[in-house]
Amino acid sequence: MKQVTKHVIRNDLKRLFTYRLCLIGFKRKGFDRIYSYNLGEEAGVTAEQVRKDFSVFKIKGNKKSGYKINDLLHAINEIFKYQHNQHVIVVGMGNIGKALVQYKRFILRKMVIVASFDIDPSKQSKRFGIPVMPMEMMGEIIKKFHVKVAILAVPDISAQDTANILVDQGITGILNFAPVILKVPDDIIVSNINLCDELESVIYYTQKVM
Amino acid sequence: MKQVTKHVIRNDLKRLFTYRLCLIGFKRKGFDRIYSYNLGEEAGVTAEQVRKDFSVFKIKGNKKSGYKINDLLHAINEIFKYQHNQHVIVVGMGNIGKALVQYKRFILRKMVIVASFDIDPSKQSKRFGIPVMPMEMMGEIIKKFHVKVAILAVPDISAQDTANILVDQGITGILNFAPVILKVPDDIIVSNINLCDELESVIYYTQKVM
DNA sequence: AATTTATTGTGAAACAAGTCACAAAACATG
DNA sequence: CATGTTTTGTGACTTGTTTCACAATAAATT
Repeated sequence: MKQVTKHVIRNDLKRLFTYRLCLIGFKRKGFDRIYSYNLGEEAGVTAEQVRKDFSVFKIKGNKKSGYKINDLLHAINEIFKYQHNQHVIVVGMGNIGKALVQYKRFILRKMVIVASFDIDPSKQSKRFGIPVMPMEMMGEIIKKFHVKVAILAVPDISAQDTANILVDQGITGILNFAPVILKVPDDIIVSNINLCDELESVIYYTQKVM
Repeated sequence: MKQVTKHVIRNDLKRLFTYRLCLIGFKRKGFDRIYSYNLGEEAGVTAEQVRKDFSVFKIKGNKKSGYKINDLLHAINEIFKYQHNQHVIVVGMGNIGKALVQYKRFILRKMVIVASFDIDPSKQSKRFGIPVMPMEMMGEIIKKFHVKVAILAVPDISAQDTANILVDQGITGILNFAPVILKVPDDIIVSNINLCDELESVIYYTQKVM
């Protein structure tokens, strides 16, 4: 039943996020329209890649005068719109968990952390804008706020057990910060962020390539 | 001169990290030897993929009796060994920066954060095991500790400026948490972690695929 | 209104990554 | 020690992704 779900975020989707970032930058600088090669240069990909990506997502430009930035932003936001005001919980209030519940940017992107959880009662007394609750209350909160996605920031040793609980309580997507390959049912989305791996990769490349 | 450096971590290298994680798990469970299909299953890839990856990195097993876990771990660590006890700095002591300087796992992986920096003098008075210094002292510290890699956790508005300073001071690798596509010279490694994108991706997939 | 120019949109070609299939090797067994 | 079994290592094949090349077309120019 339990299986490794290797969830690799599609590259074109990732690039879509990058395009959005660049477009916001262009808009801030006062631009109104943009060509595929401008955006490509800014995003670090070829102009053809930009056009292909837009083509995949059915985003149309205007031959000769390129794309309207507002249209692009609107189209990209449309792709993600149904997920606005999604409720998210954070499990594990260590260093990473605490930083995430205080991270302002989620709100700007309409993602709302409604509660956090920790086994340590001393942490439960504290608040960081949102309440820190005992693990036992998770089911209740998940049901009450229709939470589908959880951020998992517990120690690696308890990551799998906690993931099992999350799945049992109805969570279908996990953003996992624990350095563990979680075993979850096939239909559960898991995305891993391993900070050590990321840092070590950068160090690797600074010493190797070039 | 300044160019977008799109640094995409090679997939096989990323898998190598995953294998290491799994191998440590197997070892903990008392295993001594392992077959490509065990490791593949655990890591969420095919057995052939495992063997191909090892073949690329010149890691040899034993026909019929598979791989010795210790040999594998040793071989993988060997690939990254020259970067042990690398000194790293953190720039920007907001939520993310604070979490990272307190993140224990870096030490376990022999990556040492030697100092952090912030423009805000009120933060400079504090300490989190390591000193929080004014930006002006960056050059001195980078030289003193031969720092090559920096974690950039400043607000997006000052990310590019800060990156420019880092590069000027001799940094060659940046782990960037600011939601900005940094423009740096070709030979500088940049790896981006965009927490909003990651969370939004998970939400996207929980609602779309399946 | 015809001509030139610049840019998109997309099939075809090239390239990269992953899977398959099987020979070679190591160990087990009779 | 020959035979059978299992697993690695890798060349061939397949699948997926990116780049190329160019027709279609919108705007600018004459």
